Amino acid sequence: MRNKYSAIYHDLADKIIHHIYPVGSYLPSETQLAQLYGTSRETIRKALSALLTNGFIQKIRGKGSVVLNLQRFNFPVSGITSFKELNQSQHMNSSTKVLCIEDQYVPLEKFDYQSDSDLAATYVERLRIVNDEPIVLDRDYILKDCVSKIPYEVAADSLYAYFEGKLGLKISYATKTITVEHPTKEETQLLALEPHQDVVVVRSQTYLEDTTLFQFTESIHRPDKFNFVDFARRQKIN
Amino acid sequence: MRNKYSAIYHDLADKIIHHIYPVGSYLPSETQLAQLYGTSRETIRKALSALLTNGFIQKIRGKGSVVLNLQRFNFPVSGITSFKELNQSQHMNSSTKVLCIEDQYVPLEKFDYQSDSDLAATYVERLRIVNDEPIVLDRDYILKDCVSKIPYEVAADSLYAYFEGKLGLKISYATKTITVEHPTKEETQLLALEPHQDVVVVRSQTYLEDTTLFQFTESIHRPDKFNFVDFARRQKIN
DNA sequence: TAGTGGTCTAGACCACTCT
DNA sequence: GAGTGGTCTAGACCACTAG
Repeated sequence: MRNKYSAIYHDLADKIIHHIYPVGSYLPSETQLAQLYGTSRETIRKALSALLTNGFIQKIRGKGSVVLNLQRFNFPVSGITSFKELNQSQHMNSSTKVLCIEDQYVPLEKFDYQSDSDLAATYVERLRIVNDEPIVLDRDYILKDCVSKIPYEVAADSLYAYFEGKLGLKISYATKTITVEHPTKEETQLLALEPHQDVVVVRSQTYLEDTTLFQFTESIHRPDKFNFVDFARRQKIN
Repeated sequence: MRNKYSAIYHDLADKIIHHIYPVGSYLPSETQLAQLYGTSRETIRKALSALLTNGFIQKIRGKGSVVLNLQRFNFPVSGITSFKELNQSQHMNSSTKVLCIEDQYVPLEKFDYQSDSDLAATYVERLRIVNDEPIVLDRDYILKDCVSKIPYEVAADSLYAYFEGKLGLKISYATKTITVEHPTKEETQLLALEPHQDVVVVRSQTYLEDTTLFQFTESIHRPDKFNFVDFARRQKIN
């Protein structure tokens, strides 16, 4: 909350969530907001820009900023979010079972990644359980160059909270692919799949703020439980 | 190209694509770029901000802007893009077969959409064929309120080009969900699926710049050909 | 015509990185 | 200490929407 514009962003987002600015209504104009918050118009515009990309509002030239009806998108599913964060924001009755922590090299061919040398990593395999049903099998490869050792308790809780909170790593961006594949026998058993049922595989590479490659992740989802929600803007930069 | 910052964005993006600014190198500093382009620093920052969100660069405080290695992401798969645009940017050997154009009401329950009244629409069903294989079955419901009639030739070419180019509609944002489902018999046949093979279903609702709901779309993908690629930034607004 | 958002400017101070 | 990006300001002009 140290920046003015992020403070304003949160204030406006709160007021939208609590319907102080109802869906379909217009926010005060940018000049009015600038007066309200005692700041310049460009700073207001930064806050509004963040609200725009997060789907809270739509700006209409000559008219104003309309509040959108997107309660469903209060949680950022399409971005980078950890299971723990998702769990908390959705109040799911879920748990995590750590199946394995050990040193392994990253299976580069799986991730279609070109590298001259092997990448040493800590391999963490975890099963996500929601309402007593196994839903997702997560396989993380955290590169030794960035994190040398991972305590068991951390894997059972949240890797991201540990990396960002304790280690001060700044996770910045990721590439992600979603495909449908035939499961291995192990996956079939762990996820309690029916025979010949396929799985949804989400593979991602995560990078730090300084562009260091940091982590490979493979998430195996039960197809009947998989649901990816996205909010996208059509940005044609003319 | 009328804005300064979008002109600068395109110039820089071109130079990155053609390796005039090679991967891993630093762009000139913001003040240098401001001098180079004869503009103010804030304008440069807008251009760099667009490069950032599109995955061209990573900004590092105190150091500069690094060029990223994301050739794969030159096309915006995670945003809103039409099949025609994708086809052109990827030079695929593909075609479209129009199966049906007729008036229908939107099947609201399919899209989990609440509405008091029925929504009249033009229903367009099209099969996308790549290398002689059926890959995707697209079902579009274009609301009559926005577009009253759709010529056959348009459906065979590109709906988006028609809406934006001819009709001047401004497509702005969309919500999207991805799930895995059992296909109907019709879908099994059209997509030449094996028995018991599931399909990937992408359902979206598209909105115009003035927040008018405009279109519902259902895309049925062959699971073995489905590949969703995404670039995401972790944005924690503190 | 008045009000709105979109763009742009020329400054300023700060926190950070590197040498 | 010099250079970098991050934030912020107080103006300005424009294109668009409305009554």
